[in-house]
Amino acid sequence: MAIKKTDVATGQASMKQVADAAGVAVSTVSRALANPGRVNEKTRKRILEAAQTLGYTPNAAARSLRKGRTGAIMIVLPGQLFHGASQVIPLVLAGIDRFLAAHGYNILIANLDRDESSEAHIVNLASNGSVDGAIIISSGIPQTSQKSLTQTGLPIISALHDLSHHGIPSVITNESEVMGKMTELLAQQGHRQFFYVAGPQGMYHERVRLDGIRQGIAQADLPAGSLRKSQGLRPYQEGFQIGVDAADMFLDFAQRPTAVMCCSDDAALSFIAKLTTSGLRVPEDVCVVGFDGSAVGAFVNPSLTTIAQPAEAIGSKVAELLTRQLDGEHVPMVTQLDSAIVRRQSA
Amino acid sequence: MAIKKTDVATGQASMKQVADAAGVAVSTVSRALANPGRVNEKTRKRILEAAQTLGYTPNAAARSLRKGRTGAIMIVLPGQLFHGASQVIPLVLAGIDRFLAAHGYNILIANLDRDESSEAHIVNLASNGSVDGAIIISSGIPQTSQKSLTQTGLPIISALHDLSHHGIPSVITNESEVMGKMTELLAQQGHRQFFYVAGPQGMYHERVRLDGIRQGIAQADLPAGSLRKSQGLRPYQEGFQIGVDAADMFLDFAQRPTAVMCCSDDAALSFIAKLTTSGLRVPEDVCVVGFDGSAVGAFVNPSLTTIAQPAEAIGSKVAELLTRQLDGEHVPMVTQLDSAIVRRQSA
DNA sequence: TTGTAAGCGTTATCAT
DNA sequence: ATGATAACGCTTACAA
Repeated sequence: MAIKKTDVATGQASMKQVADAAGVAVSTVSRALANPGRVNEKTRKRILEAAQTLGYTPNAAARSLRKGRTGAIMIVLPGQLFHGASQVIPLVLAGIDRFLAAHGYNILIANLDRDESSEAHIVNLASNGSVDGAIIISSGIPQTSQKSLTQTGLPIISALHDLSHHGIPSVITNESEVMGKMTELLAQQGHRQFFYVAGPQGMYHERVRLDGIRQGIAQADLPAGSLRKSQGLRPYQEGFQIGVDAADMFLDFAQRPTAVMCCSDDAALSFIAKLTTSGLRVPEDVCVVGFDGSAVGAFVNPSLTTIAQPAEAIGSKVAELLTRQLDGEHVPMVTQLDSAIVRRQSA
Repeated sequence: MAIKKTDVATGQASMKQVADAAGVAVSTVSRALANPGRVNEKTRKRILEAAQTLGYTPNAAARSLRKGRTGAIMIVLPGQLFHGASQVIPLVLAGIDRFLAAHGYNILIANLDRDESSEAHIVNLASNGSVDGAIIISSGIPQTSQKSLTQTGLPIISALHDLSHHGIPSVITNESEVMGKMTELLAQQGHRQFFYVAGPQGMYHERVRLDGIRQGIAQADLPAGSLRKSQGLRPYQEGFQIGVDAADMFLDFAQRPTAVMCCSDDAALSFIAKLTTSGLRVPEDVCVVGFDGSAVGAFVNPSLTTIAQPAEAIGSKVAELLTRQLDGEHVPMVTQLDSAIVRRQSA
């Protein structure tokens, strides 16, 4: 007995097979699926049935080869997804995911910093048609010796970092302003000496937040020397260690500041832990403020005063802008959302 | 002046353009790139140069249409990436990412529970050739009315949940055993009444962990009635609220247990916070144990005794098994890694 | 060693 | 309303 083609049909059914089963041409099947109106009701029904019984699913590769679009968005992450207790990146991701899922896009995760070749890999993904657009949650722009991500022509939006000077529309928060407000608030409470537990030196967030603190200090008519800061030798990922190191420095001061502001909740929590171990009381002896608004801050002792970033909103905003850009719309270069002071026990 | 084809060359250069530039046929270009040995050294050089100057990148859609593989792996997540301070899922993801990146795979994130259509979407991704394999970090298997993810024929590995009875090779931990050990340890410290702060009723982790606790209680020659538990009405994502609710229940007991074991560190932290607010001291009055091994547990007051899951190792193991399966190897149905007790101040 | 050509599964254009 | 057919960009026999 001869083996018929249909016998060999292994995995997925193709459009051709549906067409054969329904007794029509492939083009008719394609139309029936895409433009239901432009095909006879009866044949359409027949085709749909055939597709159903064959378990037909349109092949993604063929479709994107033909249409030039994939329906996938690449998310460029700065490194570890994991950030201690500070859930900013995961929350931004959640916001992105919610929006993009609702709009039929898939999410491709691309991680910077994993090794030397990862930047090349990201630029490659952008160039080879794997994705329709990119969201970048990182201060650095991936690049090879050949070209950078921005030169691929791929639509890109930045989350959390202002990359508008690179021509990338960015969704950021008013972190500088809020840091200033926080500083003024502490000054009003009588604090005169401040300590900033710094994140990695020179990074975007560090510049704008320090700016904010300095403005707040000026606003409160205090001398610039009222502010001291830790060294900023570690990346945000090592938040707990940042706090521990800074506490060591803090404890060595002859004249200790009474108000401490930290670059992250992780840093604040470990800073407090170290101070407590050394016999200092928070907030009685020292006030400590975190940054990020981690949920866990409400359940520690003392509970953590912090600055909450609208992380999930940033995510969905960024996703919204990207889809609008993909639809040919013009999007603003800078979109600013509001961070907010959350007052609890630690300050 | 007539417009030559090369003038119109818009975005990406194609293999055809490289071939033209190098004065060879496309097949030669393809070979030069794939089987460098099977082409003349001089032409190969010429082709590489042409590719270089044109900024050529092989089109992903065309390649996967032709080869039937995409190089992408789908990760099916149970819902929110965000889990309070318990970073198990992000860490598993980090492990997966590290391994897959090193092996040239891309990661496609698919989120369950986002709405009714998401399961269909996942099954669809599995059927339409978008991905070569899937890793599922969820107790539920996505399915449509038509078919389930397991019926797509796509290679799948499960992380954290034992789905071997569904024919899915699974990487899990010895959580049952460790819970038993923890219980015995507490009994040795003199505790006679236990309380389990439960996660969502009936879920895999709940069953195996409760089993472990009961075994431990039996092992310590204590009556089964020594164990009480909270109701388990909320998903793991609401860990903090789980702890708060359970604390309310706990505080109402006439005879309060002295040893409390929680389904997550989030639950433990909020449980402790609530008890502390009510004037109870941990560990003097009540011992509390968490689960997950969150980094933040070392920096809270009291620091948290917990059970650390080898989350990142689980991730890379799962990824390794999947790639081996993709390479046609046979993989074990169950792989067990060790969780470990981390003793700190709270118990 | 290189070129020709078929084909992967779609979609879109053009006839019919 | 439907069918033939030509792309989309690549890989891989097979032929030269």
